Amino acid sequence: MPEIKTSEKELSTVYSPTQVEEKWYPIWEKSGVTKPTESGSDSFTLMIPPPNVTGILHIGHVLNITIQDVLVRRARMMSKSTLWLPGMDHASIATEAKVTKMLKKKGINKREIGRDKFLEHAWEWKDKYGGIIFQQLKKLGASCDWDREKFTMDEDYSKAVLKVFVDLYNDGLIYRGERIINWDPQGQTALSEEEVIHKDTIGHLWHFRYPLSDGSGHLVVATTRPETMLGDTGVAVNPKDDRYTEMVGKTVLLPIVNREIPIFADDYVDMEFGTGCVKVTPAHDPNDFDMGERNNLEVINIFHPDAKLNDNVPKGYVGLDRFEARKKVVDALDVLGLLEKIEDYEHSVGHSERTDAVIEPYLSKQWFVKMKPLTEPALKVVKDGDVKIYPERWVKTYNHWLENIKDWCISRQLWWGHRIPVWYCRGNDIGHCQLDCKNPIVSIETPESCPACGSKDLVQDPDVLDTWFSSWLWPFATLGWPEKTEDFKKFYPTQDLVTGPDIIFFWVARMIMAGLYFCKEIPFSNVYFTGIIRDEKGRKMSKSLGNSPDPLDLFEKYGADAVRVSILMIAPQGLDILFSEERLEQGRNFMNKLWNSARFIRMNLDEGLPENLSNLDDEKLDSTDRWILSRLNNVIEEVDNAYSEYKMNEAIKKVYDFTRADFCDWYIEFAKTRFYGDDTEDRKTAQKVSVHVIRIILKLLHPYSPFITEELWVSFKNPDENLLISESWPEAEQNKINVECEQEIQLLMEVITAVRNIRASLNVSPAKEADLSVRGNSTYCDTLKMNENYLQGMAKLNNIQFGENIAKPPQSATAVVKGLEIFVPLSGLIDISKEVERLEKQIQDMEGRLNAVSRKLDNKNFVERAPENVITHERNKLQNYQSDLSKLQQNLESLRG
RNA sequence: GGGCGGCUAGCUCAGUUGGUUAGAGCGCCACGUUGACAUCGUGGAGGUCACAAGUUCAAAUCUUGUGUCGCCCA
Repeated sequence: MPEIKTSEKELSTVYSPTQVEEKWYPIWEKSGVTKPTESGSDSFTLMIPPPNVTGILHIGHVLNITIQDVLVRRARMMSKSTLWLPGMDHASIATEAKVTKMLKKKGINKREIGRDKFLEHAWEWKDKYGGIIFQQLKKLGASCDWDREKFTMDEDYSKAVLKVFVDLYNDGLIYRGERIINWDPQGQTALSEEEVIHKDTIGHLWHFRYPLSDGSGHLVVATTRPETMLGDTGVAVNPKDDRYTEMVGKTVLLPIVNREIPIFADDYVDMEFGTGCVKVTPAHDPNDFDMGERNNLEVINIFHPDAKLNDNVPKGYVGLDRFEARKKVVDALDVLGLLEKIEDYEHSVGHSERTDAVIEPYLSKQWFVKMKPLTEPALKVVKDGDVKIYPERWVKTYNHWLENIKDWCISRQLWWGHRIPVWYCRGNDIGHCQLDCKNPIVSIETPESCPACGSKDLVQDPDVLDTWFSSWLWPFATLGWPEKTEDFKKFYPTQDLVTGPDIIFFWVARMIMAGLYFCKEIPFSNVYFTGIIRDEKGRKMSKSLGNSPDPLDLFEKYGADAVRVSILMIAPQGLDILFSEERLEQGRNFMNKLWNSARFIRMNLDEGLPENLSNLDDEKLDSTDRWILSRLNNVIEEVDNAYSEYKMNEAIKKVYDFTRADFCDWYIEFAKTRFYGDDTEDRKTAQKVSVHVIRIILKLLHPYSPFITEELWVSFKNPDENLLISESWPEAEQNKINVECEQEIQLLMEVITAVRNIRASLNVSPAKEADLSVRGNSTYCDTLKMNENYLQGMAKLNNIQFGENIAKPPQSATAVVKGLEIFVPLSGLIDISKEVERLEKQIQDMEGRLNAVSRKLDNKNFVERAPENVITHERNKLQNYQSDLSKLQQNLESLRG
């Protein structure tokens, strides 16, 4: 345990977070409190959603990580053996792009240096720049166990990835196939369906005439992609379409190319769309590919991997980029008189999630995971509630995706990542290749020879696996799976997962599938989806818009605690958050308030800390003590309830309101009269209760604002206590909850407010003392009398009279509180016209209430059908309003008279 | 085309199973430097709860429809 310096006696009047926040993280880390404990009956495990190795902290992480830290810190305080495991993924595409670009700047070409050399550079880059985000997370206060940090390309993790590939292959769930996949021409790799972002784009619909080969006329086809016509191998119509019945079986002469291609019938064709004729390019459109298969069409690939035209097109077009080719094709057809018309047309165009390049549907050989068999158990665990999703509405999205799942393309034409553990036998060394050798050799270890023919001439598949194919193993591969490690046994399954709904398919659903398939257990019990942080105009934060503030600047300016608190206060469960810097002020101001209230309490301690804090002696407590303790225990309960529904914003709001309003505005103000009074016993009680309450506030706030609470804890901890981070979470004491006492103090506060109201609206100087008479219910009067000193102090009063029948002082301002008449005599000072105005307003208000209640009670149906307690309640209200109203009216009369 | 979400004070949002004339923060107005805090305090103004119909004794809350903005999927 590092030495903890006690804070100086006088804390500064304005809280400055910088030093405090720098101080504590190293102390936590060194003292080992962020590691799971050996003891602890329950374990609580949470896996960080691995940030990308190229990533830097953005405001979305701040929300996400803060929520996780709040859950983790609370679990730790609840004495659970708590593990928050950090790590990052290798981000094939992003990293490869970054490294390639860096090399290019140095004049190095990736292809020229070759795979091995490139990977050396990539690792070098990773060691140097990767994981900057972790340093930033520490600034945010994220209490991870850094000794267990994982990277998806760590040796053991990689082994898990390869094992999964081999197992799935052996189970018949991985296959290699030639399909139309989503090709990113910029990244030059295949992508999965999920990595394609569809954007509505305004383009055109070009109508072309395709002449019939027999010269008997032409057909008109419509397309959004003219350049693909160079690869057309057919024209399709709907079999039910009478317009074209006679054409089916004929051929057209494809313009420019002069290829004769068949006209055929296929149900896929929508008769209503365009002319009802569809040009068919099997190599460059998934639907066309299917039609091609059904109708035995030729498949002609016209693109190089960089989406430039290859040798399968007429000479003038070879080497053109697809968008240049588009123009040229349209011009050529126009010249030929075959361009019928051009329409504006809005359609959705796929873009690469990573490079933003327009996706090219591309025919190629790739590896796929057969997903259907994995979906059923994943659907079941959510349906049965074994995995709970917050907010619940995401369940529908989850189900919909799983029910309509497509096979997962997992091979990527990249170098950075897990190389596919598959070898092919060429058999050149033994002169020939046997038939069996055409099966790929799938193995975790590098095979020495072909098991079929013994050839040593093997070549490994050049591709790597999708990054998500490693991330979907995150909850268990991080713990050493497939080895049965101690960590795996202790921490799997994990409890909670906190992430954004944008990766529900990429990651969450797949982790559930993987956990169930490989470990036979759910990977986590609760999934919490955060909202998305937007700017004040509701736009997504993005680099290109420049609307994304750097969190480190915000920490600098407001303090990390304040940023955490603010962002959670404005983050309702699962709804998007409109962020603006101004909104951080609430958190900053609150931290300052907390700081000052703690400072004030410290300043007023007689000597050292009061002893026996846990044994608050009921005999000595006064009404305000019992009241604040009752409120405090209510709040503890409310906070726990909020947590149980993952409503972190509600939990922090409860503590905020309690601290500011109940504790600072009322309790501390009440206590001032005792702090400065002569009654030593009473003064000590007030000190003791204040310390007790602030200690619990610090505990309740610790998960939200760890730095400042840890700092203040130094002032209020007992000698045998250590760091707040490992202190116990408060438990509500039911016997401290006291409804009667809360009502009494409520009355006191209302009377004080009423007097203040009178003073303020009559412009009575706050410095000037006034008198007060209170007339009404003797029980209420007694209550007030018992708290007379508070009434006096807080409302700045001199003489106070109570009684059921005391006379109204002449020339007094009045108010009615819970049936009690409040008179503030202000002879000489009172401005009659202002007081009349004030009373008239109150009367109006009261009449409004009275009308509403009367209307209800006059309604026969209400009296007959509403429950008894509701009716009684309304009747009581009616009586009270009537009595209050008549008092107000009398007072108004007497004022006028 | 299918689905989801938002629409409550000038702004940003709370509002639990229907039951006080609907709450907070910021902003606004007035007063205040009273022995923690001006990153503060006290008091106040401000809302036909998007619209329409329905259910009910009773609707911000439940149902249906409409509008509008946003997101996801095809």
